[in-house]
Amino acid sequence: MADTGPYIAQRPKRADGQRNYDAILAAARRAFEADGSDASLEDVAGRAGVAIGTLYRHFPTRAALVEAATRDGLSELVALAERPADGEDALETLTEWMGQAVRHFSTFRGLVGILARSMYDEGTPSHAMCAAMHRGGAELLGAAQRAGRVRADLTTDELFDLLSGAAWVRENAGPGRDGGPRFLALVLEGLVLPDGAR
Amino acid sequence: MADTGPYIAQRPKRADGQRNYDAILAAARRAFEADGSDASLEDVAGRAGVAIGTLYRHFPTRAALVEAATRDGLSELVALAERPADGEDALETLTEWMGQAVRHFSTFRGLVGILARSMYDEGTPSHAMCAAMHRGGAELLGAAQRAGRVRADLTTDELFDLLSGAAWVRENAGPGRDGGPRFLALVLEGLVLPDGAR
DNA sequence: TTGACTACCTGAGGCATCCTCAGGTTAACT
DNA sequence: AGTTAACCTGAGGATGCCTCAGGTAGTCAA
Repeated sequence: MADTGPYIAQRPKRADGQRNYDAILAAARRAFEADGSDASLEDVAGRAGVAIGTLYRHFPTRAALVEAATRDGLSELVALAERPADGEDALETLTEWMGQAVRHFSTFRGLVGILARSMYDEGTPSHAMCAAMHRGGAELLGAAQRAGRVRADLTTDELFDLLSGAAWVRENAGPGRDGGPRFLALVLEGLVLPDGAR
Repeated sequence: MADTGPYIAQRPKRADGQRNYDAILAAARRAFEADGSDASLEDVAGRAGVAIGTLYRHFPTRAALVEAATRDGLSELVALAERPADGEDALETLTEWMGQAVRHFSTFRGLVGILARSMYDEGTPSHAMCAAMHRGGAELLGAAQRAGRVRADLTTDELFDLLSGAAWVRENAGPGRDGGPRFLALVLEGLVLPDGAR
């Protein structure tokens, strides 16, 4: 799937530009994975076989590069929230989605922080995606609440706080440990209501 | 209370040295509070009225400076865990301590990350303090578990994961929001057992 | 009080990274 | 083939990290 740029595919312009765009993005993904969101952009440019100015031409900001590097994964997460599942399996759908969210939020070190900031700061490259995730999460949470399987007083903002916390723990888990899933399981046991309540 | 240096008061040496040490520490606290743990050390030195080399003389590493800047607060937290409270109010003691821990962990932006890394990485300036906190937390958790008020399968490591997550959320809460306390409350409701179980 | 001794301080400087911009290059279209 | 402008390059100013050679001054003993 050729990624053509932010929001609207309006940059099928010069072939060399597209090629460099793709190369930079691939290099950035590798660098972020290895060194976190504060990886050296000059290093990224070097690995992409491109001068530093070219990188800044395509991605005027580090945040823009992060946004582009995570767009596919996060939009996948948004799509996953779109299949509405009221009724019987609303809780299962929600919990499965939460697991996916935590995984995506901790794609590389530093991402959760960027997303958390983008969530409430419009004018950030990732804000649109965050807003979409917020809507999707609200949908799933509402369904599970209507089904009587999740405590009714839980806000969507609070849900994302929990997801962010879990993702951060996963990012920063000590060597050998993997705090994410267990964290989420513990949290969930405090949110879920017994099945009989319905 | 004059802070005389790491671990053992073995540096009541020259008066100017002590004076600069204190000035740097005060400036660092202010800078960390304002800009997070990655504040400019050259700026800190400037605000302390000292050359950059002097800062590095007293604190060879940014981590050492962070350790010194947080030592008082964290040792207070450790002391708070030392008063053993078995029996009736074990749960209350634990929850109160957890609230204090979250507050101290989020003294400034970036601290939780440093502490989380120090927890399992000996050779870090903050490791000793982290180990002490780990022991204290284990004590309080054990008491609450023996009193039958907290689920028995919760590890001390997991407790600290939850505390770290809450602290991170508090650090990164959106403007106006204060996710920490609510986060902790939600988590606790998943950990606590009904009183009747005793 | 004076004379070491040495802990202490200074700040230039090498290195990394960020980000900009003036000028050269070339893909694409006529 | 000629024209246009999108694209690329890389030098360079700014900031921050950290080190080190050389100068300064607190302290103590005589």
